[in-house]
Amino acid sequence: MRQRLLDIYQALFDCFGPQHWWPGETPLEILVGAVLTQNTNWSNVSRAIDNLRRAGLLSLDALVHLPTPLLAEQIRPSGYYNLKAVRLQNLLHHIAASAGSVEGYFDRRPTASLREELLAIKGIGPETADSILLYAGNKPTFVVDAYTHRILNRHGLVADESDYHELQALFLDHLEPDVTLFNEYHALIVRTAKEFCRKSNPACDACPLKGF
DNA sequence: CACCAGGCAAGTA
DNA sequence: TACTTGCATGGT
Repeated sequence: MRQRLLDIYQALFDCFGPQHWWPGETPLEILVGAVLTQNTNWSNVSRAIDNLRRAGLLSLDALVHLPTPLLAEQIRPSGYYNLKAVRLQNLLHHIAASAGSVEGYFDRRPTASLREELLAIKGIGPETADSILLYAGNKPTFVVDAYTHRILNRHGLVADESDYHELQALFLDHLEPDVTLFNEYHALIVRTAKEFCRKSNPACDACPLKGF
């Protein structure tokens, strides 16, 4: 299985090259994007983040203290804006209360305990937590998403009903914990899924994984 | 017009 | 426990 996963990675990397994810300049922006992109395409998220930047609200302090309805208004293009305003502030309250800065939050603590804390926040599920740990905190965890499931399922590596933990374990159990590898691997999966493996494109004819 | 997009939590039986 | 529903904008 290890070799299988490495072969897939190699094929994707050969086809697309390094992706340099996550789109976000700072750790704070990555947290904001991680919440806003829940079940939403990135172009809508990007509009919402642009609104926050223009309004001068891209700081931990500003976002924590902004009244929730005003935050909702700013992030409107990302969809589910009332829900996401609450979720984002839940997350940022936790960060601000446990550390002085987003960067400081990740220091000197085991990844597993950080993950448990994040999962205890209302609105932070496994994918959002792992995105935060990997892309904002540089912790070696694997981010699973709908694309990961679709691609591995179509190639017969996992069952239809496989859950998040099972998919994640597939990568964590067979690959060495490497932040750069996990970062690029997830990014490459999203890249190829968007291009070749949408729901509307089940054939995957030109897919770099054809034959796997 | 219908369907989809880098989820998650709460409600129901 | 196993399913269903609400959340909502913008692109195809």
